[in-house]
Amino acid sequence: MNDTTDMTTYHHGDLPAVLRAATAELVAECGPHGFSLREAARRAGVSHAAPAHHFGSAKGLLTAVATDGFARLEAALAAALRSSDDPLEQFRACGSAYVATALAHPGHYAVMFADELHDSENEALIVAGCGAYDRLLESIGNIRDAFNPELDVETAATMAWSTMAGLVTLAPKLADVADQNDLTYRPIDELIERFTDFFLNGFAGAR
Amino acid sequence: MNDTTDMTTYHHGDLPAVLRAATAELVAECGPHGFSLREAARRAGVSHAAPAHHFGSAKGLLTAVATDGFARLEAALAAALRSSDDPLEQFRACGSAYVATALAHPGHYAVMFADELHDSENEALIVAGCGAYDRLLESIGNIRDAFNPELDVETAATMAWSTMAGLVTLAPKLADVADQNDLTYRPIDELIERFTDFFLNGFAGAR
DNA sequence: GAGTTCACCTGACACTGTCAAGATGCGGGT
DNA sequence: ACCCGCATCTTGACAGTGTCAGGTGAACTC
Repeated sequence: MNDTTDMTTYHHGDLPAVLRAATAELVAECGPHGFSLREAARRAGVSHAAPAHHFGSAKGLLTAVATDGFARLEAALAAALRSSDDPLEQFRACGSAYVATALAHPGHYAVMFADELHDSENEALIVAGCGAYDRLLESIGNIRDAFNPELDVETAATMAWSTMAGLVTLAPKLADVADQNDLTYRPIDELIERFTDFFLNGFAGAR
Repeated sequence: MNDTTDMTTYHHGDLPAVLRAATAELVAECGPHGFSLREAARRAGVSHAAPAHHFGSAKGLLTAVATDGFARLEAALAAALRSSDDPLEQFRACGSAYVATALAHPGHYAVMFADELHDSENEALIVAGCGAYDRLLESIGNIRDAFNPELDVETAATMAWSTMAGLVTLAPKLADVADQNDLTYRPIDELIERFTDFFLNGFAGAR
C-alpha cells in the first residue's frame, strides 16, 4: 500500500524535496523577502503552479522548510547532549551546536523564526519546534539536577533560547556597529562561548 | 532658506509623516510581509506612486519607520536611566522600557530588526540604532563602575540586547508552546523581570 | 484494457513595486 | 503683476508575483 515516503519517483523524482532545497537556497541568497514561489519552481525546473500542488501555498512551502530546519536543529542539539557526561559541557556544546547549525543553514534558520512567513498552527512545525526546544530543556534540567535544585528550568531555558536566537540574528549588525566605532569585534563563536559561561555563572544563584 | 523640516504644509499637510504612521499601523496589523506600498498610500489618501517621491522605494519608507522606532526606543531607555540613581534599578527599568516600547509599537519594532526590510546602510538608521544601543552600554557601564570593574561591558551589552530582542520576538511563540504542554505561562513582563535579575546576578562574577 | 487518481501544466486574474511622463499648485525673482 | 522654476503628486504602463480553474498525460487498479 501507499507509504507516503515512497510515492517519489514520478516525472521529477522527488519534487517536494527539490522544492524545499531550492527554497532554502533561495532564502539564503536573497532573504525571506527575496524569496518567490515562482523562482523556486523555476530552479526546480517545474511550472509556476507545481509547488501549490504539494504545499498548498507559498506559506506551506516555507512552513515545510522551517520544519526541516527545526529537525536539523534538534538533531544537532541531541548530538551535543550525547557529546559529554558533564552537564556544563553539554550546555556549552548546545550553544555551539545552535549557532553552528544556524550559520550552516541560513535559509532554514531565517524562516524558522519569522513568525508570519510560516503557518504557526502547522502541527509538524510545532512538533519539530518543540522537539528542538525540549533538548534545551533537557540540558538545563541536567544542570539543575547536578548543581542547583532551585533552578527554574523553564525560565532559564526561555532566556537561553532567546539569547541564542538574538545573538545569531543580531551578530552581523553588532559586528557592523563595532566596526564603525572602532571597537573590538567579537566573532560569534566567542560570543556564544562567553554566553554559555555567563549563563552557567548565573545558573548557580538563580531560582 | 530651506529647512527640510519646514517644507511640510503642502497639498496634504505632512505626507511623509502620515505615510510613516500608516506604514507602522499596517505592519502592526498584517506583519512586514503583509505590508504593501500601495496600501500604505491608499490609507494616506494619495496615489500609489506618491510614497516613492519622498522615500525613493518601499525599502526607503520602511527604513524611515525603523529609524522612528529606534528613536522612540532611545527616548524610552534614556527615561529609564533617569528614573533612578541606583545602577541596578536603572538596568531593570531599561528592561521594562525595552519591552514596553516594543509592545506599544509593534509595527515599528517588527521593521527595526528585520535586516532586509530596511536599508542597513542608511545613515539616519544607523545613528538612531547606535543611539539606543548606547543607552544600554551606559546602563551596564554604570553597573561596572559601581560593582564590578572587571565586567566586560561590550559583551554584557551584546547579550542583554540579544536576550531582550529574543524575548520580545519569541514570547508569543513560547506562550503557545507553554499553553499546549500545560506548562505555566509566564507573561513577558515577568520574564523581563526575571531576565534582569538573572543578568544582574550574573554580572557579579562575569569578566 | 478501461477508468480513476495523481502529478503537473497552461492560462487567467488581481495585486505588487518601480519607472516615465504629465498635471498642479506654491514660492521667489523681476 | 507676472511668470517661471520646482517640488508635489497623479496617471499610465511594465514586468513580476500568488492563487485559482481547468486541462493533459502518465501510472496504478481492477
